[in-house]
Amino acid sequence: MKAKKASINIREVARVARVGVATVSRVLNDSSLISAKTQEHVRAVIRQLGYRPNALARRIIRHSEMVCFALVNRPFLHSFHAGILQGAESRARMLKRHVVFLGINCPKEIPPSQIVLPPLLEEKGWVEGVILTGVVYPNLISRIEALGLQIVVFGNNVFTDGRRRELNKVWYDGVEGQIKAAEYLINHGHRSIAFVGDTEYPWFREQYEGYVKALRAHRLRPNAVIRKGPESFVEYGKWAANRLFDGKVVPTAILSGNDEIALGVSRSVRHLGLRIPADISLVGFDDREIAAVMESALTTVKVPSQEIGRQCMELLMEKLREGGSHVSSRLVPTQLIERDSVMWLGSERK
Amino acid sequence: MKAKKASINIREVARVARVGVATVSRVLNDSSLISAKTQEHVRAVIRQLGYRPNALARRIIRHSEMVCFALVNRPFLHSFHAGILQGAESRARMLKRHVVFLGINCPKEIPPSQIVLPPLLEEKGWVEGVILTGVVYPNLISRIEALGLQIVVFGNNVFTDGRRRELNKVWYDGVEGQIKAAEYLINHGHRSIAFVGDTEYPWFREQYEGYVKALRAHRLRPNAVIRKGPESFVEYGKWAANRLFDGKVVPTAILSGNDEIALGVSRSVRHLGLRIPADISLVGFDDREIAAVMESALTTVKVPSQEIGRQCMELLMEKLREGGSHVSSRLVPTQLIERDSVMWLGSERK
DNA sequence: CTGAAAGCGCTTACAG
DNA sequence: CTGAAAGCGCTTACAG
Repeated sequence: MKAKKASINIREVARVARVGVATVSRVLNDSSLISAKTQEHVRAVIRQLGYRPNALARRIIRHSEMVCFALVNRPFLHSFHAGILQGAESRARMLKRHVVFLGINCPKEIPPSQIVLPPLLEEKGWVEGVILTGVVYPNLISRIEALGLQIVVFGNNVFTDGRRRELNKVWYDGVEGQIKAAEYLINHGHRSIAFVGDTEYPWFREQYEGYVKALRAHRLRPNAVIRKGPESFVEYGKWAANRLFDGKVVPTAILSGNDEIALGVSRSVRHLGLRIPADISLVGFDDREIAAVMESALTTVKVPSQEIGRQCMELLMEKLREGGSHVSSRLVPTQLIERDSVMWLGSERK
Repeated sequence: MKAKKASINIREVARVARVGVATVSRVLNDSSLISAKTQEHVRAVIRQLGYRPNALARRIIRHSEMVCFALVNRPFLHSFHAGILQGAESRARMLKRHVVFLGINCPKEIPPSQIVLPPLLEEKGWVEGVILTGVVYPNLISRIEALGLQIVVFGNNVFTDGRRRELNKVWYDGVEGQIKAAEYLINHGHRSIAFVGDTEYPWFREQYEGYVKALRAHRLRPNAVIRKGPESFVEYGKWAANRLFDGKVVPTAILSGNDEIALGVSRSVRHLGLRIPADISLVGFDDREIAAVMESALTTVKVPSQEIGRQCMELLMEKLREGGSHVSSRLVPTQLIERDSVMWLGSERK
């Protein structure tokens, strides 16, 4: 009487149910070519035996049903990327897929062939495709592509090296987002509008471009701090605001590359004895958690992180289905969230 | 000349290398019983063919090497749990494991047998064990246990129903953490210390317990707002602070159940024209991102989320190894982070 | 040290 | 609608 606890497999179920293993398999896979009666009977036996099919054995033959969500070159999973991850996972669940979370470090300079990938990607069969977020350089993309994996990137996180690669991407339009914010300020009567954000980062570069466009269109003079500054965004904001107030032209409103920078700006502003929005208006970007709870709740341009995650997963599934002959991209709209940090200065409204 | 692109498998490698498949397999698994020469030769062929072993086929026979990280009953992956996830993933990588991220919804009332789990858990072979975080009720734990999966919970996230279950858990001591914070205030000369946090939540209940203990030990009078209030933590903090200032005894310092509540408190405080820490001292809990960037940088009790994640993964691996005969728990220490929100009131120092 | 063969637990033509 | 058999791509005693 050995404790032959050994796992109950499909053969065992077939034996007890007095059917072939093929029949059991068909029940498992909801095959149409099976009689209701047998189906019911087999199901009963499965329940009785507490049989659980082995996921991996099945996946050798079918798809793995797994997708890798990679956070690249980022020491922390901050709320923005956490939102993307969660969006991806929720959509994956609807599509009967699973999400493996992976942190990858891969410096910019390493040539693709020398990149050592985690076994999850190196081995075949684990995942069907990869979603790339974080700080992604072309070398990593090349390396993963060589593995024959489908890739979808969060487009705004890709640092291109000039020649833009053709990629499946989900992205938001930072140019348009910042135009929207600038127009909003202009419509509120502001004429002296500054922008703050280190344009080394591609997302701030885009925003800066939108900012300049909007101001030029209204014949206003750009006045921006876009140089390299302190590492931390909050510190960058403080630093940049101080530079702005040291300058000749003091703005009535400041556009910030993200909400954390805006927080830093607000610190400096208050430190100078000024109030938001009474003395100076402030607009953020991203709509992170911090925006809604700032002292004067921050008006900001929302980038819907969960929606980006959902779209990434959908696009990846689409590419997997069609074999990925051509690339496509999906644009996720940004949205201006009006809160309390912008002052109405009268003047014309369009 | 068909595009027989079909995947190159181990048999193909063996054929080209003129060895048996067993030999190739041994090379793949770094077996010791193989000559250096054959090994090298086989490796060359593998490279030449671009062969990638199929992860799933291998895992039928060995372990799956996957672990599920579940966020239970939580609509958002906030930074705290994101920290746990990331800690778990980083340790998993060291231990050559992979982390599948899963969102689970499972209301408190459903009896275990009626809980419908995602296929990832329902099927056998996917994951070796599960890490449970979020808002976890006993019904879910029973259900997953019945599947024969090893479980490690983030202990502070488990809502017990009185009779405490025996669980593998990683936890921090909220009682001790809040004692530490209270003692700190007392050592700074504070005598009228309030606590704020809805004790419906187990973590706030523990903290409240510690708070009361510390004050009693010094013959001080507790003065707490622990009732149900607004849903949002920030709003709860505002609301609670207002109640405190409406009361007979106005405290000189306030302990908050978490940093967001502390933020709310600081809002109300300022709104009343008081300053932190000049007029009132404030201490938070958790040390979330917001703490460091608050107007007067928040002194708080740090709960190291990444470390919790790492410990969860380690404990799970340990249980998997030993077969999990008995349960164990790991305590992660909290740490008081001194910043600028507490005023020194003179008086005795121990 | 190496190879032929059995086996892991499943799915899927194929033939009824 | 159903079953026996071949096959998915690997690992691992077993026998040299």
